[in-house]
Amino acid sequence: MNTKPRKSKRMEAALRRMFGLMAARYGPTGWWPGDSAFEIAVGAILTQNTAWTNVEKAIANLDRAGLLDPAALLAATPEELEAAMRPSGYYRQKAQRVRLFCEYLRDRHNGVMEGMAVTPTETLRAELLALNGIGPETADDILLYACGRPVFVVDAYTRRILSRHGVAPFETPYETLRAMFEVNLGPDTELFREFHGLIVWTGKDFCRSRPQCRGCPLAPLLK
DNA sequence: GACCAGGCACATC
DNA sequence: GATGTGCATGGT
Repeated sequence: MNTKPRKSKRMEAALRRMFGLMAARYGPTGWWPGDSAFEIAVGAILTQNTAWTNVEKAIANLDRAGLLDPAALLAATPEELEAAMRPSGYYRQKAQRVRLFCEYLRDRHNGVMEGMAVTPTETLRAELLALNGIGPETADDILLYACGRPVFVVDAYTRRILSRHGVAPFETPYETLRAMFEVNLGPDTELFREFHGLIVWTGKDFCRSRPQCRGCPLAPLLK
């Protein structure tokens, strides 16, 4: 990865200032919600290109059906999975993707999320990325929030916020942005979790595709 | 009723 | 390598 950014005092200061401004507005977000590592991993797949409110409905359906467990989920029929996941959209794809993830857990990590603990982060990341339906953002959601690894999650809100405030162009490659945060701020799992949570919250309030910059906690960055 | 949402894989050029 | 398209529900 020769595009890996160097550590820079200037960039570190810019990122920490962003964090401070958002934290002062929102306080601790406690992101990601979920009662178990498995629930977080499932949520990471269900939220692909989908509003979180729709994901919540699907997760509630899975919970009611007793399917927030890898073995139980593998025992369910595709129709049961699709019915439960329907509110989150793309439900046929997502039912298949969640099932593939469970098969991977079963075959590679003893069928439980805790089984991943003995595998190095870079190995885990490569394994997740090799699964059909798990791309960089989903893999990093799982690594950071379900596995506690110090990996920074880059999403659409991250790109919008960075580009609108002149920190990095929107089209900067995923790995370059991820390394930019990790090199300058990390490794620090708790900071990465909270930083991404704050980006999501700020993004939802002020940085959707139609910008509503009035009142944005990051407005001072533009001065 | 149009537009949008925290992606990803695949086809085509 | 860049660009386009399908996937699908629910909120604004």
